[in-house]
Amino acid sequence: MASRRRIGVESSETRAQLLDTAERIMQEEGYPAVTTRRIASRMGVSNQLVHYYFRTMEDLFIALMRRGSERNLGALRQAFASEDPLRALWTIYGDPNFTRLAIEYMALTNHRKDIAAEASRHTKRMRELEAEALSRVLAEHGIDQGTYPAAGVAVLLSAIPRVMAMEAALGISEGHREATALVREFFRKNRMDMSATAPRRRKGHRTPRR
Amino acid sequence: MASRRRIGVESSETRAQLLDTAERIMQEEGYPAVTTRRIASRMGVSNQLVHYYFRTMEDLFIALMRRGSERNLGALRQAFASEDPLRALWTIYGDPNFTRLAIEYMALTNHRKDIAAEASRHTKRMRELEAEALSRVLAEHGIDQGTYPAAGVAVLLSAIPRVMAMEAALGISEGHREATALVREFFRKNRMDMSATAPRRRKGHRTPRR
DNA sequence: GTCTATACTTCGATAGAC
DNA sequence: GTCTATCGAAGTATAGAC
Repeated sequence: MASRRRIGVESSETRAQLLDTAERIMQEEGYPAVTTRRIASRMGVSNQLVHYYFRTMEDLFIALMRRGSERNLGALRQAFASEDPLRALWTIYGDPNFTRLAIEYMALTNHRKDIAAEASRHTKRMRELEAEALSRVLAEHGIDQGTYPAAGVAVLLSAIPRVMAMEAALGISEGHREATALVREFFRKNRMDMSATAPRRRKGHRTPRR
Repeated sequence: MASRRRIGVESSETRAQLLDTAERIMQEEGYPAVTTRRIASRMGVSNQLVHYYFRTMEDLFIALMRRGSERNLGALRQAFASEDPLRALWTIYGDPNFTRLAIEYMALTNHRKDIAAEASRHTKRMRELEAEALSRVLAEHGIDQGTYPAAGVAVLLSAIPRVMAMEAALGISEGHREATALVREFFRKNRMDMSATAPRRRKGHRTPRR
């Protein structure tokens, strides 16, 4: 277990490409399709090269998660720095690609303890960041955080678009417009703008018929 | 593709057991662990027997989903027949086992078209049932369904507990209590009881520390 | 750094005996 | 209905050459 000869450096460009490829496969075909052979064949290298950079597939998945986590946190920070944090949060969690990957990670997490630990850490950090930023927004609007605790609002604001994105991936959109309107109304009542969450007709994404 | 000799009848007891076993494996180890060999070994039969009842693994997964769908719909109907439909809905979607299986199906769905179609049908039926029942509840309380459309409320009431259950599986519970309180408050304001959603301390399930 | 060779495992699926 | 025998494909991983 402690053996093994050489291992590629983390700064390697090839290593980064292997992770890029793995992530794309994960997104397009699901995590079980992320195999040494498939990664390698997409990149046009030998499958054994994967093992030069990652001892085991588990190492690869962990590295992939860590990288993704950092990127997500970065996106979140950027979103919160924008002028409409509520909308930004909503948009991130409602992104189909984000959600698709999230589902894969959750499934992966369902039965791999070590990966679950990594996911747990990441989710906690996300929630902290969200709560902190929301707390600021709520304060700015003079909202009583005894009634509307930032952490609670953060849960709602991530849960709702996330599930809708999941369903949208199935071509389901029943009640989505109404749910979005309810949330918007909720914020409107409290004089918080969130207008842009309404129509939900963004380019590029499948618009389930109609 | 159209070939193959014999196939076991659907009413077979063995067939049902194969599905039971497959479902347990799916829940405990994830859908990629659902293989002919593993199912068979758990049941103490030969792996080839699986192929007697299911031509391909895909057939097995579809059969598994169909059976699960029917059961879910049954549970939903029963919940709505109870005296507190809102709470029942909340409880179903907040169930850790339900959610764990749901994640596996979503992941499965992420990259298998035929299975996605099945999942789509099922989700639509669930949403319809929910909207119908909620519409009744809202009407009973004299709630204006122009402001609170049943379909929209159904989305919220399934999304929130579902995501919290997902996070709970990771040992995350930050903001959950607060989010639940917000939802409860929302209904309280509209004179709809939902008191039992509060503490969220049910036996048997892992209570993430504290 | 990347490749070839290679060992070992597990999987889906079929054919055919009992 | 269930089993044994059997194939071929694909997976992880190691050793060692270039």
